[in-house]
Amino acid sequence: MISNKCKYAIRALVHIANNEQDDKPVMTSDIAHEQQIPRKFLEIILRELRNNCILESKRGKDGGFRLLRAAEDISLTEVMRIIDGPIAMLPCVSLNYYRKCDECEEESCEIKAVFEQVRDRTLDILNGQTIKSLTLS
Amino acid sequence: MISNKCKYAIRALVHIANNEQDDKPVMTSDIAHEQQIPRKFLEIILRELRNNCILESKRGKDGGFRLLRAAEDISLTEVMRIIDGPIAMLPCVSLNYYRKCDECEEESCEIKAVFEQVRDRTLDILNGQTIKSLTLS
DNA sequence: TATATATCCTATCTATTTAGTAGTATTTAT
DNA sequence: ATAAATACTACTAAATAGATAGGATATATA
Repeated sequence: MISNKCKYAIRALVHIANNEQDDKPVMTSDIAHEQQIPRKFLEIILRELRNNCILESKRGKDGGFRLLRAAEDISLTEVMRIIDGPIAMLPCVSLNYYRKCDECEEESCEIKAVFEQVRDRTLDILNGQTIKSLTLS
Repeated sequence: MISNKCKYAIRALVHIANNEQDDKPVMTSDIAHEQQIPRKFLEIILRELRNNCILESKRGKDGGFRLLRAAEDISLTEVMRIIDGPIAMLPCVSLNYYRKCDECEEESCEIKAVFEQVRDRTLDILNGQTIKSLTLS
């Protein structure tokens, strides 16, 4: 399962993408209100996306958030990895967060090959999706 | 990510399948020792598998656990669902544990279709795997 | 330059889940 | 009887999820 936090992040990014025509940054409170996301929690999420080069922010009056890159250059997997970490179902088959499994020997692991397949088919789908492809227009 | 508990469950079942030739039930302590799984934790897991019609148990001396069904009739998905719950990445696309998402309207949900695809491709792979297909022989 | 308004940052909180452990009751083969 | 196995109940510690509170800092504009 992906976390609520990650769903919030995706919805917020899609909202920003849908409202970026008029060059002005989008405010946290607007997103929070329209997408029904707790404002203070959303602040944390948007800051995290900014720290990871998905968004840029402008402080002070008339401030807010803008996409740092084009919506078609922000993949769903990138957002999911920033917010939730690994996408793979086993640490030892994760491409971006590889960790050795605590107790199993990888050479003799019965399930590794299966979950490598699951990872590959999952990424086939998710890598093709971007914030752009998730917007209405 | 699947939980350690679920990995333990799969390894334990494969171990039992690999040791069922001599009609005797397999003891928790043997599995725990050979698979490096904490014994008391493994007890809980095996009981859960028994309660869900994957294993049968025999109490008392010379007791232990046996597969209730043939190893080729126990799918990986069935075990994963018993131990970890849903396999899908969104509650609203889960086949066996459907729940409406808290805040998003399903009709206008941007990501639902994508995660339905992920679910289908994942199940294509996992449904084909059984305890039998994971054993050595 | 004062002020309103936005993000930024640190700290804290509660509930749930994960990963166990401890101890006792019950069953069964010998 | 007794040894040896599962069954059951209760508890614990650490991590994660899902936030909330309050003040610091930056900025547009009157």
